[in-house]
This record gives sequence, structure tokens and C-alpha cells, in this order.
Amino acid sequence: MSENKIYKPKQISGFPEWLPEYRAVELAWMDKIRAVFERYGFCSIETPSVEEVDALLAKGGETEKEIYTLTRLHADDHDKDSRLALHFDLTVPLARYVAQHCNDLVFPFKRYQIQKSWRGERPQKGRFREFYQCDIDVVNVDGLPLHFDAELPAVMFEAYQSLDIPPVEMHISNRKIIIGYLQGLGVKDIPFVTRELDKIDKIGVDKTRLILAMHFELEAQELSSRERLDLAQKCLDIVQIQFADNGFVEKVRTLGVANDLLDEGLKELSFVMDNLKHLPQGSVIADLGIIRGLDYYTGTVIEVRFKDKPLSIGGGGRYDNLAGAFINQKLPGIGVSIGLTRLFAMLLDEGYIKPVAKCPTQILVVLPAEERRAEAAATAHSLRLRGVNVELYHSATKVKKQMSYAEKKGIPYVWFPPFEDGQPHEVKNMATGEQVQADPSVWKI
RNA sequence: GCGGCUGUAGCUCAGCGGUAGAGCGCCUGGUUGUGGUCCAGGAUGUCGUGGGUUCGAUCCCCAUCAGUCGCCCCA
Repeated sequence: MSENKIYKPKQISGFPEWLPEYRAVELAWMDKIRAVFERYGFCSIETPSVEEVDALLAKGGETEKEIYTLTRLHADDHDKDSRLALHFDLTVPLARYVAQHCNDLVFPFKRYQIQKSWRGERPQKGRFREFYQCDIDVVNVDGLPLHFDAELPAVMFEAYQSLDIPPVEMHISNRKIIIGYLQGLGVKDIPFVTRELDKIDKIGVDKTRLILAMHFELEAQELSSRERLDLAQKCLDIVQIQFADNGFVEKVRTLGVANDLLDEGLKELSFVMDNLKHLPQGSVIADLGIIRGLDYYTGTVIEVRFKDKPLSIGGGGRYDNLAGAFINQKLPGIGVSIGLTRLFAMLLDEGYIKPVAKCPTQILVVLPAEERRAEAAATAHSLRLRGVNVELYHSATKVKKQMSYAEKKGIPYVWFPPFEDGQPHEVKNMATGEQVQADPSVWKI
């Protein structure tokens, strides 16, 4: 860049940033979420933004994530940092962390983690390349009581409720149900079928039925085309079951599939639903169409949405063997995650989030004149001693301009030190316009 | 990685083959120590970038970059 050429600022797609009056709201949300997490005894950890690529891929399996790797600008061909990459979620770092500090952690290990993650996917509405996730997970050695499967959704629900947002719905299922059911039906390629069933909302029922039927044909199962369609229909039947109570069990029974894993899943989901009865009616739905793409979920799966909106704003589930790729020990866990950035951006876009003051300043101390600077500074200092957020205007410009500054930044009070010797201090409430005499050594908001 | 749409003042956008406008915002003033309203002035743009057609392009063509929506996948 030459000196008379400026770099034109531009926004980088998928990397959101907010103005101060909105960032303050986001921060407040994090505080509220954090408070709920801590109320249930979760402790905080922070892991590095980067992990080794091998660590990130250890659990990924077939689906390769869009991972951002690190390189130095001046790296040579043998750059060692290229083995590092930004984490794409907080679960894999947790697995590595738990495996690494296994001996120093107390189990069941309950931790929360509010950090950014990065994914190199094409950004679009509600999808970012850099975003905050608020995770809570419980990891244990050996078994993990099923009660956690109910507690975590409850904690997450309470966190959502602590925010000023439209009501959310938690859709809960158990992977054992769909897997067991498909096994019972004799379906061979279960990963493919579940992936298609997961997309049913987008693709539509009829199209999904055809895709499945076609797939069964390719699998060369000894079925007539009529039977293939019936089988596809059977697959569709289960994922369309939704109940606000345990009615789903009976409904599944009427489909007439017998399988041990299916029974286990039904039992677990019933247990979870029973233990979430204290939540508001209609906010928890046993939704057997919830499958979730992540490979490591093995039991309970959760997805959170606003009513009437398909986009997920949070989710999670149980994994029987979280850290298996890092340690020779079985560590089951369950975790849920609030998609803070997606949630926030969505509501911001809809104009639902109202901006707050552009700064935390509570009082602006006016600088009446250059000769009064020492006194104005002392006034500001005195007010700060009582925990008030005070800003001192550093230029002895027109009072009009100083007040306009306070107005624009949303500062609620303006303090006037004496303009001449012997005069009293005064403070003005910008909202009401009321102005009274005050003593900076005792005044409080 | 692939496809559709878009790219003009800080923001939202209008415009036209002959080198540009509105609204909002911003700055100044409406006198001597007081904001929000009102009034009067004012500043601002290599018209995304690079080529091409043309006497001449911001407007036409090509490329490129960026944004955006969708596919894939997912919070």
C-alpha cells in the first residue's frame, strides 16, 4: 500500500462483528448463560483456539470437516505449524482435554465452555465461519447416570429462558430408537438412511420416500418395487412421530417392529421425558425425527429451535465413548451446546434485539474550562470511588458539544463541576432533564 | 467445490453512453455555561478491480475479486 492509497475496509463474510450497543447485549447474554451453568455446578475451562489437525480428525471419521489450518506468512515448505488448526467445535477439544488431564480432574467432570469455533464452510443465512458456542458437558469414567440426560436439557432450557428471546422448543429423541428400528426392519445401510431421514424437512416426505426406495433397489435387496416403497414408508413412519409426552411409545409399538436396541431407546427416552415434566407444557417434544449428523452420538439427542422455524439454535446429545481416540479408557458423556452467534444474529436480523447504551458510562463529567481540569478530574475520581462508571470529557469545548456527546452515547447523567469558584456541583438526569445540586463525595445513582 | 443474484457517498439506495444524485448520518452556525426538536449552511465518492467496444463508459462486453442466496454439510 502506498501512502495515498488506503485499504478499503470491508466485512469478511462469515465473520460477524457488532456495534457496541449490540455487543453489550451479547455480553450480557453470555453472563446470563454462564450464571445458569454455574448454578448447576458446571466449572469453566478454556482450551486453545487451535488443536493439532490429527486431534481434530481423530473422531471425525468419514465426514471431513471444513477445517482452517494455520500457516505463518513467512513459512517455508517445512512449516511445522501447519499441523495446527482452529477447532470446529468444543467437544473434540474437551475430549482431548479430559484425556490429557484425566488424573487431575474430578469425575463426573462437569464443565462449561463459552468460546468461538471456526468452520471453513460457505457462509449463508444463519451460518458463520466464526461463531460462539456455549457448551456444557458431563464426562464420567465408566457409567454416566441417565439422570444427566434430563438435567442437561433442563439446564440448557433455563439458559435460553434467562435471555429475552421468543420461546424455544426442545426436540428430544434417542438414537437407539431409530437405529434399533431400522435394524429391526432389516435396513442395511443405516448411515445413509438416517442421513436422508434427517433431511426430510428440507426435501419433503414424498421425495425422501422415493430416494429411499431407489436406494433399497440399489442395495439389491430381494424386494418388489411395492415392498421397497413400503419399507421406505416404514422408515418415514417413525421419524414423523412427535409427542409432548410418553405417547410416542405406544405409537412406535403400533409400527410392529421388534428390536432390543429399540426397546432400550424407548425406555431411555421415556425416562428423560418423565424427568423433564417440570418444564413448561409444550416446550419439550419427543421428536423421533431428531437424528443429528454427528457420528459420535449414541443415545439421547437434543435439538433446540424457535417455534415454526426449522433452523437449529442449539443441540447436543450423549456419546458413549468421547475420548476413545485419545485414551484407552471408556469415558461416556453428554453435552449440549447453545449456538449463541446464530441465535443472536438471527434475532438481530429480525430487529428483535434492542440496542442498549453505546458505552457503560453512567456519568459524563463536563470540563467547564481548561483552568478547571484538575477539579473536574478530581470529581470524576471521587465518583469512581463509589463504583460509578465515569467518563471525563477531555476537551474544554462548548458545553453544548459535551452534552451532545453524552446524548449520542446514551450516558444517563451529566455532571457539572463548578464553572466558577464557590459555585456548587450540579448533576443532570438526561432522560428527565432534571438538574440538581450534588456533592461528588456522596452522590450515588 | 458448484449454481442464481448483487457491487454507486459512512449507511439505505436512485440514476444515465457524454466523467453523479436523494434520504439518513456527519460537521459548522443560530453569541455570552446545558443535549434531544427546529432552521440555515457545509464536507464526502479512483460509480468493486483489470481489460475490451466506443470520439467518449459508472452505464455495453469479458475477466477478476468481494458480498449475498441456495446446493453439500452443519451450531
